[in-house]
Amino acid sequence: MIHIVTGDPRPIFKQIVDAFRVKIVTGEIAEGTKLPSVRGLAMQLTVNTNTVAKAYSELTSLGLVEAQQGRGLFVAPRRQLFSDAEREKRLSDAVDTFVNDIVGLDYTTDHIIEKVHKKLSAVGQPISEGAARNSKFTPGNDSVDMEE
Amino acid sequence: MIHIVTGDPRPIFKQIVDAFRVKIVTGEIAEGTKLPSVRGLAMQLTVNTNTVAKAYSELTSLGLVEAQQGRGLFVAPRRQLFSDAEREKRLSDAVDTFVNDIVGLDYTTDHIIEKVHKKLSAVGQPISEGAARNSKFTPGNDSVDMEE
DNA sequence: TAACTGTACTAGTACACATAGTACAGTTAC
DNA sequence: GTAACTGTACTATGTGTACTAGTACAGTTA
Repeated sequence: MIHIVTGDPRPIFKQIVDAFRVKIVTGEIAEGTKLPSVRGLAMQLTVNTNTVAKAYSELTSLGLVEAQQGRGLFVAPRRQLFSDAEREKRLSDAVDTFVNDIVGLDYTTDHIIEKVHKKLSAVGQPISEGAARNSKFTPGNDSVDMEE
Repeated sequence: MIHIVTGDPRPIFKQIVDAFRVKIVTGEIAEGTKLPSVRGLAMQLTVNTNTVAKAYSELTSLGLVEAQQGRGLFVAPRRQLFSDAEREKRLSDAVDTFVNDIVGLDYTTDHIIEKVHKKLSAVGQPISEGAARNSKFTPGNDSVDMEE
């Protein structure tokens, strides 16, 4: 389920971080699930052990997963990760970057908005306040082994 | 008008490229306008001459500006820069990156869409097909000298 | 002719990324 | 107890990118 793309401008460890981050925050990987071991995932992705370890280290410092000494990494209980100011800044920065990337492509605002809307729906983003938090996924058969 | 931010993750030359790119495609800098010289801009931004030269080189290869030997760089006439497939891919990639960045921030889709909409309006993005191409700006007093 | 323009080199420094190998403390299953 | 597993923490090496610094050249302008 985790894939490394060589053409991707992001470094490998970042691709791993992003892949798990999206799966965790969307609920595709449930709280308490055990992540693949650093050595196992490294072998599967044919990357270095340290590269996976670095990704796991970042996921830990993000508060998305927690290590249990000698047992492995487990998806942490969901909690507020950022302050309101931090969340607002991150959203604002992301919007700036996005608009900066697409300006000059000669698309209409309507077309752009529609694309964003469609993508947000695809990842199970709640439409409005009070919507269900855990949008249900059908994760399919992961090639990465996970245990509850 | 061009500002370099040390905290910005983008390299300096990329910040320069992006700044001019946005100004050019939004029409804030008109076709035929002369850009500041590499040495002049380098001195003003207190960066190396080669850094500005690299940015100008990229703007040239993007087709946004054209060099006139011995005279300087001038904003090129507006034309279609990418194929439809290329444009579609760039939009799609940008949307993916954007959603990837904001997923998990616990904002509603409505709130996100509104932010994007507001930002698109701010840069003069046309709302729907057939809208005026040259949205008028009031550039204010640039600290960077430009000539027609 | 002097001062400007973009462009093209070489050389060196700094940093991020990835790989490779080793080591250690804790857990699990036999 | 032991072997095999877990995350973590080192050192060392190679590679690519970013940036700085300096020099040089052809063309334009006043």
